[in-house]
Amino acid sequence: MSINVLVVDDDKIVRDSMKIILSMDGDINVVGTSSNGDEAFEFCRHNRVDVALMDIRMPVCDGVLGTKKIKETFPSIKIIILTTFNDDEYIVRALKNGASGYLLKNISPDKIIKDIKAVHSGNMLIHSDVAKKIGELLSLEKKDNYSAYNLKNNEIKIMQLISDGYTNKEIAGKMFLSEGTVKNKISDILRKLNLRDRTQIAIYYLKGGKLK
Amino acid sequence: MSINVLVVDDDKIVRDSMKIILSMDGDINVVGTSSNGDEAFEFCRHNRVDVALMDIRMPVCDGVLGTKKIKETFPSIKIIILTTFNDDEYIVRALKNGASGYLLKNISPDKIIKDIKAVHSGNMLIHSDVAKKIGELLSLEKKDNYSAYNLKNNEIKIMQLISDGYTNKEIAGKMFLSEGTVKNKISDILRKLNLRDRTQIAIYYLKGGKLK
DNA sequence: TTTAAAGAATGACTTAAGTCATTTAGAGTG
DNA sequence: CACTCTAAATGACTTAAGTCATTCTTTAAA
Repeated sequence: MSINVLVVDDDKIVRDSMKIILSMDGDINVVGTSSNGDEAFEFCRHNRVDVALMDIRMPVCDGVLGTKKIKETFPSIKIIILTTFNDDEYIVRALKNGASGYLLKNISPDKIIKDIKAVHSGNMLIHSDVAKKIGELLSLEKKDNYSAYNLKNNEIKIMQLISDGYTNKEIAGKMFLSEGTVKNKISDILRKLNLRDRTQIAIYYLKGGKLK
Repeated sequence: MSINVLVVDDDKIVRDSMKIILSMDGDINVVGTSSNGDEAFEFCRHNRVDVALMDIRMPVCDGVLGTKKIKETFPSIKIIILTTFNDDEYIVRALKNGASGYLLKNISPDKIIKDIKAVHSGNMLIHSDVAKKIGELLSLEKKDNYSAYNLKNNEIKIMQLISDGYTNKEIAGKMFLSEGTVKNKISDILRKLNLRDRTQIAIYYLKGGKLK
């Protein structure tokens, strides 16, 4: 029971070399190659594919969209996104669409083979560089970010409470301060972060301390 | 160059059986066992550990906290969270703390061994069931949720703009409405969602339409 | 035609938010 | 002791937010 692999990349050299590399392993059977997401989807409709190795930047139909199409119709096909880029946007979108792996191209042949097998056995596999990004995307390192704006613990506490939806009076009650002091502190926060009002503070905070 | 593995679980039976299972593989060397996160941290300070298999629910110091402690002092040690539970809260917290893998306990011995090797080689590995959760956490079908409250497209659009930090006047300009109308519509939204003010709307929206 | 129903607008009103100058009190430093 | 820094508070003020009753359409239904 070998693993049927489809290679999807707009670059013919990559397609061919990938095919050669993967064919070195007895368990892997490269059943075809496609040059964009649409072709890959068509191929899947007419052939049995277990794992698709998918480039992300391709003309006509990119890897994200290709993943979506294939996954919608053939949820059992595992998709590994394979790219030279390390782009936040792509990671999230591809994972949302059901990609099972996210590997960088500069990886050794035997590692790719191992990874294909891991994904085929049902796991989700993410390259360590990419994994770091995901950690960040799951909102991380808030404190470092805040300290860059010289925010005090007190002020961060107020940001949290604003982001929980409390009024100034409620915040004052919880922190044993007067309402006026809370207002003043909010003014300080707004100045430091260059924001306009409490709603923007909540947005800023909930998005993990990243502006814009 | 075998992989030095530490098994962390409060249940002695799990510890022992895991040790036996892992020792069947020539590349894996179980160097020790601990019964909670603190013990594991202490063990890491005195022994060379490559990979720690960590249960999540343990007395004294649970797996999430254990991961944090170990990762802070020994970032090169890979940690695999191993649990019978499939809990959103834990997943995110453990990943934030730097866990490299998240596996469910009902997994075959040879698969655990494979996974340990995959993690040791630098990848992040997530069990497919857990991966689904992450996908949900990253995306979240907002629209279904909103329709439950009879929100109109217009009102959802206003929610979006509030959550981008705009004032009523700016929203009015973007939607070609008067400021008064925007105010009225916000009152409608607040009534439907049982919220108090625009900040709570933004919080509600940014958290994916989940109240509480 | 009458009658609703829904979208947008207006004006008057109340209140929470945010700004700012100023004051007070404690803690540390020279 | 005088000096400085900081945290907290106050009061007066401006403005954005939110509520509500009412009006004016337009569209659709009876």
